[in-house]
Amino acid sequence: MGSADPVANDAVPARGRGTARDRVIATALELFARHGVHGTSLQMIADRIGVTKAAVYHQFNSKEAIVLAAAEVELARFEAVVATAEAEPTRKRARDALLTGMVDMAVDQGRRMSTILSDPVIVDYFAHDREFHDVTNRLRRLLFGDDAGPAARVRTAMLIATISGTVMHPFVVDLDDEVLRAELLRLARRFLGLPG
Amino acid sequence: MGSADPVANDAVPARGRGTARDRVIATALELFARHGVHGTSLQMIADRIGVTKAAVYHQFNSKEAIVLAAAEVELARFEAVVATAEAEPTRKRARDALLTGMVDMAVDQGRRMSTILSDPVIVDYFAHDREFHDVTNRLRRLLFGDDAGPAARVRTAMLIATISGTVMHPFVVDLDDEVLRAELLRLARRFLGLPG
DNA sequence: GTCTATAGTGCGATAGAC
DNA sequence: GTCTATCGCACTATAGAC
Repeated sequence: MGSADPVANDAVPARGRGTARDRVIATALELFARHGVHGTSLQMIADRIGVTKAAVYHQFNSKEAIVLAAAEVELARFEAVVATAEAEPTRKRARDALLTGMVDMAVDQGRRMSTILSDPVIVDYFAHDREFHDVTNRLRRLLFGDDAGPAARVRTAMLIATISGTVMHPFVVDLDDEVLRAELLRLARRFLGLPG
Repeated sequence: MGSADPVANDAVPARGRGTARDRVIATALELFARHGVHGTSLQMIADRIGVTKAAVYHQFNSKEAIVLAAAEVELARFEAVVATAEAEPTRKRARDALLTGMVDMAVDQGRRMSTILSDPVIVDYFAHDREFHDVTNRLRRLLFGDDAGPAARVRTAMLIATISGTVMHPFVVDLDDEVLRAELLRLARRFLGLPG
């Protein structure tokens, strides 16, 4: 992957910290979430950072390179949550850490993670990405152990879809973050047949 | 709404039946699902039907008009499932019909419904659409009765997100439709605390 | 690292013939 | 209802000065 830690830059509103490269990625993620990948032009990214298109091209040779870098950042966030959960001593605590981490990520980032994960361009990229499948498989293993059958896979996909998809539903946009977080966590637990 | 029943045309592969207008909508839905709204050009729609852009413009004055018509078709499908469930005599059977209908719609249409429901353009449109909120509220009422609190709303959004989001996850694309359908239905029931 | 300027392409949309 | 032809515009991408 990249040179520095790709997870570090969090919701920096364009002009703030980080290298020029990080600023492009952070801004791109923001705009991809709001307008989709195809709906976001290099001009929009450049304008929001406050530079010209050519300056952006100095960091990335093409729009696709930006898309890939942005997708990798999202994947790294996802991987970090899974890795944290895997470090827990017991299986019960691991599952708890996993659910909490995923819900937090979804709620804190608002529609960002979710919309990007459902963008056709990103989905196509992830569908053939080995690392994405690896991370998803590690998540599956945390939840269902060595069971790699269809049922476990559907359930894994459902959990991801539920958590990331719920926060972007129009029906829920005016709710308080804490209410959303608590309810999401409660139902994710029930979903897995856990107490709570 | 439109002149004819917007739910009638189902997965017609472009050249088949229906009026010229219906062919445009069906083709647009297909392409919107695969490439997103912004990623779909009028040229792509015209090419797939086998006509020119100008012929498409004879049916719709703008691309936005096509997007709106396509969104209305999707909403009508959704509404039809809710209406069928509402016609059931008991609440238990209504909920059963609702879940079955939603799962069938998601699995049968593949990624179509799901991707369109998560497209930024369509989401923005639905977020301010009274009819969409009405249908979602009817769904909520079927599931949770008169409880219109935050918890019921989060759960309603979660159910929609779960069913429509799962089928488009890369982790699940190679599974048999029947396996996916059965597992989806089972977990949706557990999700609502129903037996099954 | 950032700028101006521009090439080349494809877009949405319109005019007018058949 | 479909066609050809075209306009004006925004886009990705490149070249070269500072």
